[in-house]
Amino acid sequence: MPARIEDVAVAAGVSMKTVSRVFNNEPNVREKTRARVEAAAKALNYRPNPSARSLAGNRSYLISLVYDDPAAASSYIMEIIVGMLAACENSHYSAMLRPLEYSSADHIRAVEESIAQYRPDGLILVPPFADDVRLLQRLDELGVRYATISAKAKIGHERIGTILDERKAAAEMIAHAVALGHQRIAHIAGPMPHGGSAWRLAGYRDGLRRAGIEYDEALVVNGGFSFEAGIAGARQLFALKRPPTAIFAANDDSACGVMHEALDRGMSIPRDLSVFGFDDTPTSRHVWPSLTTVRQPCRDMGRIAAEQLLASIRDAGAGQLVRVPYELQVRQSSGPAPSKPRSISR
Amino acid sequence: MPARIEDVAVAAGVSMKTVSRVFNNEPNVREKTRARVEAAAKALNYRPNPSARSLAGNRSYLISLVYDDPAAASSYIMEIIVGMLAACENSHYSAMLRPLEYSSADHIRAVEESIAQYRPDGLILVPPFADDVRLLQRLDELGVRYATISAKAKIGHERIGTILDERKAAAEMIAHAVALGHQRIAHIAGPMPHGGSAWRLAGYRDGLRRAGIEYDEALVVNGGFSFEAGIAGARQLFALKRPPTAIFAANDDSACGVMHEALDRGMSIPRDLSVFGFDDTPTSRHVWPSLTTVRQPCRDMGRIAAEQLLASIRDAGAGQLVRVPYELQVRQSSGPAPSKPRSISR
DNA sequence: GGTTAGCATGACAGCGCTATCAAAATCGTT
DNA sequence: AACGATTTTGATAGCGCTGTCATGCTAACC
Repeated sequence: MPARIEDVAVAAGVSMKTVSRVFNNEPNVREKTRARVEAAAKALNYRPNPSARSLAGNRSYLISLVYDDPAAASSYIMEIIVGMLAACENSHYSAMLRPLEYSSADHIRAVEESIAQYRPDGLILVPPFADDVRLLQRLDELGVRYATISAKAKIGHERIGTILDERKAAAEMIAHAVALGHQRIAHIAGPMPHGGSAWRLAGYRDGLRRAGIEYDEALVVNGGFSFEAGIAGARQLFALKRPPTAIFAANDDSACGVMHEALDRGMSIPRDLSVFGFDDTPTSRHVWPSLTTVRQPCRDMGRIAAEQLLASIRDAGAGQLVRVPYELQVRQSSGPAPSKPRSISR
Repeated sequence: MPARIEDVAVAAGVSMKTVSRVFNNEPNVREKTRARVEAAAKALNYRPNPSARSLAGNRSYLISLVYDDPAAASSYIMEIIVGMLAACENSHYSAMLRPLEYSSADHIRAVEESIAQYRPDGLILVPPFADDVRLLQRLDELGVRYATISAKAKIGHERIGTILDERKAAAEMIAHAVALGHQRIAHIAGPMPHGGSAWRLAGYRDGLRRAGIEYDEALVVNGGFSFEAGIAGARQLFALKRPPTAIFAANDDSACGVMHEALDRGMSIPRDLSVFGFDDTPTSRHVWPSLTTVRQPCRDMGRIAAEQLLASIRDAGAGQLVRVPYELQVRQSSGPAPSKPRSISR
């Protein structure tokens, strides 16, 4: 049977409350007393019982990560989780994963349900949940603290979480393509409930505008964030009378789809086609040719979002929106535009 | 303030204990009473408080997944997590992730520490933790329940968890290569603390033996489970006087490294070289050419391991070792052996 | 020395639930 | 109808901690 707070109190010759103070880093404990308590706790190998702590303190010491279920196994989420776990580790908090179906009609109810059941002290929301204004309003009503990652939507108050200038990053990517001589640059857009998709599309248009290239509707296809969406988008673009020499896909998975389709058709990358992604997943380095993409520091984003959330739980008013840096990763999939247009076989 | 068990008891005109019985599916509650309690609970939107439940019941309703930290973001782990979450969902249990450093000298202590702190009702161990006999012994001593996934090591009692015949799968993969005409088949082995590495190597040798091909030490290189290990292994093999026409890598990540290196050298896959992996990660489908590999049903493995663990928590004596099926996924990276040996450029 | 403020500590109730055991209700049997 | 066996229900005491509030102690000031 593990030691209880009372055992430590007796061993240290103080009251339970004093032990509690020491373990919660409360002020007004004499240094000598603190040392005595810590020694006693160590000798007894004491660890506070989380359930008792939660029950008495009326907090769960738990934060939930809410994300879309179909993305449950994506490396984006995985990295965020790793960062979040790191932040929790340092604060004696636990992380709980809540993959929920965003596409379900009552996803707001599902979030509420999850809160009612597990009573987390706060939530971390990633797109598309982070962009759902109705959900955020409901959370505000319920007085539930939350941090968002890469949320686009405006809300009535200061946000907490992380943000990355995806629009600027996308524009920079296009500038890179233009610098390589590309003029016909296509975009495979992401799903629109994700704020990121709109940003990346906007950045794509910014990039074209700055380069003086006219926006051509035919070069923008609706895709999605999946490998299959990339394949479908590529097929659509390759079927054009004047196909693009470069394709900027909304994320790495769909960019991989584009590459796969191009290579299957016997095209050479980047000789015949340059491909650009977004996210910098591990896969983007593992594919051949390795993918030119925008690095998002997902692990840091998870960690920072959790840190800010925990700060705001500790002290309402604390916690901010932290801007994280992106980084262009130029790899093998981008190269000079082909000098003469090339007809695509089959 | 959420409703408490007493509120429900009053509303239903029964005692708290009866409400408790209903919510814990205990027997000996009249059907009519049960219905009345359920109606009252629903009307009050009652959800039992997990902390109170844990404290009073002396269980945490928590299971931990223990895995190696550097693998924290691998799709293997991610899929296992998804399966584990699904099993927990159905049992009112929570899942906790414990990425720990296996390479650290006191990793056993780290596991103990984690148990002392969070008091999970059980653990799920994946390799290399699942293969660490000293760790398992310690857990047995402590009376901690655990399930293992793909563990090789023998222990003194019946195991609980999942197992997959990796040896047979590897042998089958080699048989596939041989059927394609390959005679010089290399293997890039995984890290040896992972039982799986030894199995896959053994299966490789089985496969050769059955095909009447002599085992050639030069064709087996020590690698690891990483992309980089695959690249290093490929370089080593390509430097041989008589390089292999097929490479079986210990997992998909290293197989991707092999392909990357081969393609970088201008080789054509599968014309010049066939490549085989193991795991069937999403990446294996996304690379080009897509990778021939062995599918492990990771999601099911996570789910089943959790289910068996929960069964054994509920009822010591329950819970078994479940054999899960593998499946050869023949894709684009494997093809007929080149008719004449081809010298490797560069 | 006496007074006061502020720091340090402790006594105790209670968080919301389950376990224990006793009591009541019901059933089957004679 | 009476009895015992069995099922169903309830009263109550904690589980191990923190919050509240009271009290003891120290130091600083006049």
